[in-house]
Amino acid sequence: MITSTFRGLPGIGPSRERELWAKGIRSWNEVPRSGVLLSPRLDDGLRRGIDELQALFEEGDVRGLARRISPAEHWRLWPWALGRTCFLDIETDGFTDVVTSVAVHGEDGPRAFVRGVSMNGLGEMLEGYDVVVTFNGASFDLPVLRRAFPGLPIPPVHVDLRSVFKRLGEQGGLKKIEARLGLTRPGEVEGVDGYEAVRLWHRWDDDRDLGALCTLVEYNLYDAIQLRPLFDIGYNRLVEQTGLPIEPVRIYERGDVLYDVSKILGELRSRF
DNA sequence: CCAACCATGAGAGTTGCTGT
DNA sequence: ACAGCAACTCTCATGGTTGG
Repeated sequence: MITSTFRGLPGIGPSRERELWAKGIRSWNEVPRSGVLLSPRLDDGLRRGIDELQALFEEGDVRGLARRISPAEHWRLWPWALGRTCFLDIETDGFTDVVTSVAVHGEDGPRAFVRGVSMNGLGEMLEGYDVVVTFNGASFDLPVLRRAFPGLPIPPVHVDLRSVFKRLGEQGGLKKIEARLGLTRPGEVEGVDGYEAVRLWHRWDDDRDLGALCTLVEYNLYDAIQLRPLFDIGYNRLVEQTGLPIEPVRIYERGDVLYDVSKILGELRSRF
């Protein structure tokens, strides 16, 4: 949790942070107001720093807190910022910046935004979040979205699960990592990948193949939905690896959204 | 108080990898 | 094909500790 974070305060790196935890200081409010902890100078910067962090925390200022924490540690905002966090994945037509489908999964369930069908409302939905979680979004999804939709209110705090899992020693793409973690997908979208998504889009765009469009959207939705349990698992493992003195989170189960997905696909079909 | 040494942090440049 | 970033490595600066 974010309140156990001391790394990034003046003079505090990974090892001094661990030192604080080892001394029994597990969160900001456990820092004694007086007495020598690390050294007079470091303690001074530490006490000043946590006063500011604590104030932002109490205001629920996710953005302000993120600005004060190194981006590599933004994962620690989980699960405190759960209600302010969305999971996002996009599909494109291949090698250009044409975005064919965007799936966003947030507190109110998943939604799909389809090119030429239902792209309106993406900005309004994203505006409701402070944190966006992706897989490789730093290199792909977010830059493409920025170019395709200038001015789109993409949440300012970004957690890229690709780097989370790389840090945990898990190489490979999203599908490979899902398989290793035992996360499965329903049969109709199993085996679909980004390249297949390109072909599905053309079957719809060129031949009005509605089944292909539905498969594409369903695939896109599951990409976004799976990011949630993936983040839970990655978070728990990072907590363990870094020795953060906090409890693991419960792994999200997608049972609750199965109905949402079939409802979205039903609405999509009913438009044609 | 000082000098020497050590651990840590910060910055710069390089490499490897994944998305559709 | 290629953007973009973290990890890695290297170097330099900072600050703490130790022993006198």
